[in-house]
Amino acid sequence: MPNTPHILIADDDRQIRTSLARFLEGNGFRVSAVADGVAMFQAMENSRFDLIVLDIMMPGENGLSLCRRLRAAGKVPVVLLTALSTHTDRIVGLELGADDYICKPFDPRELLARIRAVLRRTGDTPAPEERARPASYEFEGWRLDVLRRTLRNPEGTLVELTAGEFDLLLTFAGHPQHVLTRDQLLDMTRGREANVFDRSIDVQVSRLRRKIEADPQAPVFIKTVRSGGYVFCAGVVAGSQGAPG
Amino acid sequence: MPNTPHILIADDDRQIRTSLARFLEGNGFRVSAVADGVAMFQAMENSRFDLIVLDIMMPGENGLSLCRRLRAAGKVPVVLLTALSTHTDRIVGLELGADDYICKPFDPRELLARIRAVLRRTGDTPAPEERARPASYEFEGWRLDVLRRTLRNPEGTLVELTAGEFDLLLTFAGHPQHVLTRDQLLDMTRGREANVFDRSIDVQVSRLRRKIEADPQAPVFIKTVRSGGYVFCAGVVAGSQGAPG
DNA sequence: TAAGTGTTGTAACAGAACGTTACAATTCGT
DNA sequence: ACGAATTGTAACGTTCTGTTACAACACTTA
Repeated sequence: MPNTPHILIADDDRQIRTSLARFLEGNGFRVSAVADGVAMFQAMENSRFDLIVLDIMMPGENGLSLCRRLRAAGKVPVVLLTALSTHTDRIVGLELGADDYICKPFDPRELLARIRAVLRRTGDTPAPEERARPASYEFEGWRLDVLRRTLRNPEGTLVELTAGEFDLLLTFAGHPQHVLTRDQLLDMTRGREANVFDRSIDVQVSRLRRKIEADPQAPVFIKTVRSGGYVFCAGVVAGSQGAPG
Repeated sequence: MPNTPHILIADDDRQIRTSLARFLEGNGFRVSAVADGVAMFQAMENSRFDLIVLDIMMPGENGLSLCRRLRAAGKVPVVLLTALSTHTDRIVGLELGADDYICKPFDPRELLARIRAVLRRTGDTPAPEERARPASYEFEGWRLDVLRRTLRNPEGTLVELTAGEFDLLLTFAGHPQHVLTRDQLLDMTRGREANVFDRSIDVQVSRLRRKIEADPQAPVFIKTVRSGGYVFCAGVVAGSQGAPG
């Protein structure tokens, strides 16, 4: 993957660092992570990064000052991660040369969207998946319209899905024939970690099956992989254009 | 940049001076800053300014008196910056020849908007960015005219929107397929922060849906993302020219 | 095969998030 | 300063989602 954007995460919170790294990797980025400003500049000497996710609140040198130094050093796009949410703080951040900011606690997917937007804006490196992400999926006559967030069955009638169900199905459709663990699914649909005895995905799968499986007791599309997770078993064709007609 | 408007900031507060200067520069203006009236008139001898942002409360000569002298000296537009907010002060300021007026603490973007408005009004120099922003958006046959602040449905008939509804729709149209949090929406449409249990965006969304969704109960354009915010689900084309016809 | 162990399916519940209405507060134009 | 229009707040009903509990199922081992 020579053309994969390389992202550097600078955050002192280990939890955020690792989970964010995994999330971004899962979305096609190359990711490195550091815990402080010193390590950040070290890392930057060894590799070229396409974007930096910088926590504004870190021990040692202040994030804002780091941001200023970054901007002074070059033109690497920066997305600020901050707990501050007042107006002035935001504007100060953007003034210092950050290309975007997001406040904690944040939805990883939103950060992902902003990273993509910044990369698109700065333009030299295409964000992965973004263009590649199809506008629709089709499987066994079923049609999933990403833009409209709708699902039609082979007869062409709309099947009502809740937002969560839609996200889940979308994730399955995007990874056909792949066993997805509950962790992954939770991560990809909700952007959060699973607790020890988290059964929410199971329940969501059950609810989804009820709507798309002819016989939910004998599922054809979403198969269970015992002690593994679930697989979407269908030939999926991805359309890059919106649903015609 | 020969055609870039040149703005002079006169404020004794260094913090405001620098951060405002950077903000305006970031928005395409050429900016100079001075700390008192004497320096202001000095600067004006050396350069021609298209607009002056003048703090009314400065050590030395009073801002109002400066404003009077400015007006006497020529026709440079002035935007007053002040902590005073009573009606009479406002009248006095405007009577003295200020073209607009904003109270501290202020949202920089609001000042930006006022500066643009004044420059547009005085007319000789086009404000930057203003032109670059799309003058219209079109989605699914609907047409949003930014300049006229009007909305036409696919049949071409005008749909009456309040200012707030229009701003909201404009924000959505400018960020299609992006989940926008209530915070962001409030920020972008009103320039303010959300309180803990702020439902105003929900209500505004509801009102907007009533006007643009065929079935508000099953919205097609503005979809809800539970515990996330809202997404505008439509292919949007931005037009750089005003709506023809 | 039967018991035992761990895993999954799903019903039921509870809490949270959302939509909408009515009304209060604010703003705006005159 | 007044009235009209717009916007915010509060309240209530509805929908969605996570949790829990338990039954059903699948694998293992005897």
